[in-house]
Amino acid sequence: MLKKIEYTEQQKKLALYAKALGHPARISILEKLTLSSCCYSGDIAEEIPIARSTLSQHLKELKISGLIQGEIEPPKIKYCINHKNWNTAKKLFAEIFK
Amino acid sequence: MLKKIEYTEQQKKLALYAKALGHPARISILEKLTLSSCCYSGDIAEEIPIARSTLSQHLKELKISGLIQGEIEPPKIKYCINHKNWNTAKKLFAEIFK
DNA sequence: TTTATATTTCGCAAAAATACGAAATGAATT
DNA sequence: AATTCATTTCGTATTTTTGCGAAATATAAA
Repeated sequence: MLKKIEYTEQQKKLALYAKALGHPARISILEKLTLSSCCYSGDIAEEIPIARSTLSQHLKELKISGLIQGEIEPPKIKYCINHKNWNTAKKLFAEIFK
Repeated sequence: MLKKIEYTEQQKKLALYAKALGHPARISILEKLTLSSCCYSGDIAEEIPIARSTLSQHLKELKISGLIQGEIEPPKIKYCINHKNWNTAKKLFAEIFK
């Protein structure tokens, strides 16, 4: 059997970022964060038609993907774009659409 | 209960395209199609570490998303980028990463 | 110390995605 | 008419995603 070529790290990384963008709630969150630099979970909850616990899950996924980061600011949590990874993602998308 | 704002069509569309890009096999397929304009399923199969039936499913998903299109050229099927939708996707990604 | 606030985790259910091999399809060749 | 070829569809299994409400957590305020 012929050995198939594995996916490259770049392909895997781009797929990961794309997956993170693959839900309208998460697009909505990211748009809000890019426009207002930082937000609290509650501010986002008011604009998105899902339960707070579900929103929390989406935020967690975005955090795991690396696209956002959260800072505790009791009793709230401030979420921001992780600019380092955001730029990496930006470059990867720009490349495939070049 | 406060009526929550629904997702916009743009958000839904971007999420859809992102979801289509959300798997390394599909990234791999799209890269190949953008570089060589058109390909047969068999050509792609040789480069990707998945079964042909699984590849077929990924091609179907990409077709449903609108990013690619297939033309029958017996006994093969020629797949190409759907440039109209590809450009729409490009713009939507460029916008969110702006 | 009790209460209020903001958010997350838990437990669960339903739906969707991923993957495979076997069988089916449809056209061209022998 | 039977065979070959490229590809898809089917049947099935496993895993992941999405969603909710209830309960838990952690801090600040009364």
